Amino acid sequence: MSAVQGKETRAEGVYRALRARLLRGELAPGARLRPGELAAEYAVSLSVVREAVTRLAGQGLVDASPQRGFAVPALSVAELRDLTRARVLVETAAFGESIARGDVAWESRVLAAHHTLARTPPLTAEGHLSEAFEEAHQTFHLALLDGSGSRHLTAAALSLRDRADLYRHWSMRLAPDPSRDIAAEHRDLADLAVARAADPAKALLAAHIERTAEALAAHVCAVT
Amino acid sequence: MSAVQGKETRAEGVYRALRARLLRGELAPGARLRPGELAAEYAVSLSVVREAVTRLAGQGLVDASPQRGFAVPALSVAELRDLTRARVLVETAAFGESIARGDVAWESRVLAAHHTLARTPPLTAEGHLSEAFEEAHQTFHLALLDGSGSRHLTAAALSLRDRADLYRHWSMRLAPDPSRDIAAEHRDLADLAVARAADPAKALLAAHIERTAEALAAHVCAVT
DNA sequence: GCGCAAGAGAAAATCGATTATTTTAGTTTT
DNA sequence: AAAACTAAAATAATCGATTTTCTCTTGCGC
Repeated sequence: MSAVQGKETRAEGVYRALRARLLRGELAPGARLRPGELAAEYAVSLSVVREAVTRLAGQGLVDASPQRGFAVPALSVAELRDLTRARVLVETAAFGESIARGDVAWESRVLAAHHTLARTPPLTAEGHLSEAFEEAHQTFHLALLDGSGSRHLTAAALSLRDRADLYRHWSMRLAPDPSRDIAAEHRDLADLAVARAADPAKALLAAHIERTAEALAAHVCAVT
Repeated sequence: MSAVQGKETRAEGVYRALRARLLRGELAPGARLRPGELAAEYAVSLSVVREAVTRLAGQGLVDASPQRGFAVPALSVAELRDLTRARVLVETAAFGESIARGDVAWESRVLAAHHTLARTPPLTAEGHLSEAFEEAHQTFHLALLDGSGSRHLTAAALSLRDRADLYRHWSMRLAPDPSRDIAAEHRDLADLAVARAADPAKALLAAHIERTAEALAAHVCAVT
């Protein structure tokens, strides 16, 4: 898109920064987001923090309760299951639409995104999640969904995906499942998409989503 | 639910008031929402208005562009089609889940909501849309979807539905289609839901959504 | 006459301070 | 010792004013 907007508003900046931290799992679930602290941290006034946080709350990435402030959403197995169910339905629908209606440019985006993903190592030398991999992964999954030509459908899917990201990072941090060949799953997703094999593609995407959720749920249950 | 929160924050009040006006079609599409005006109108400060409007923007009910303020979203046939497609997919998915997993309480809610809807006249004596009918209609459609047990799925469907409401009011105001028996469609939806006839139910819901959209699209094309 | 630039005015964004509410800590009472 | 009340501190919500950015107008040069 055109980056015509040379300047970014401060509220916008804080919004994006906070959002990134949230999705990256840097903020502990349940932790309070004190406007005072954040204002000091980002060197802005309360108003801009409040605007940023309100926006995040509107998208469900932050919990807000009147007179009681804001907090990072607490994670729960029940919500994870709920969310997973919603994601499977909405993402497979979007994926199906993309397969049915996506054009050649969409196929190209899928292949390009997959290539980048496949060539990006998931872990850094120190064993942490790689920033680059995160982005490539995000981009790949977005590519799978955005061929439908419906902005609203894509947005709905992405919104759920963002919320799920609050979990996914903890999942990968806590329960890296060695028995899963995630790279193969991604490869197959790309292949089936380009082959326009709607039903197998949707089934695989559903399984892909559910597996990650199950891994985390199992882990949390074991810990708790 | 418990109305423990005796007091509502001002931002909350303005948010709800604005949202209601938006969904009721009181504000012309494309009209700017000037914080100054609104602040005067609701007798609150800019900050409060800004927070309310930002929240609406986060939900897609208001357009926001940096340094340029907020506006009621402009309607377009292209967006209507896009939105309709997304709604058909997400709402039928939610409806299907409700039919598959809804309990007896859900069936009861559907029947109760339908009864209320059927007994509420759509138009007032003066021929305007009845406030009560609007609410009953909203409640009925919500009832159809909320048996899935997935808060997120319901929320996704409702979010799209809200956005579509920006159109629906104009549709009914401009193009009341006398050839449609909407009451019958609602009755059949309720019947099929309770009968757990998933496929016919989903098909009917899809048609129900599409018909309204087509009526408006046709009308707009004719006018433009 | 047309296009462009400077400036006045309007509107958005931001700030710092004030007010209201909740939470916490301490104290008293049973 | 536990419960309940009270006062103090912390935090959320709101305000009014200031600063920044955009927009529209007016005047100037081509």
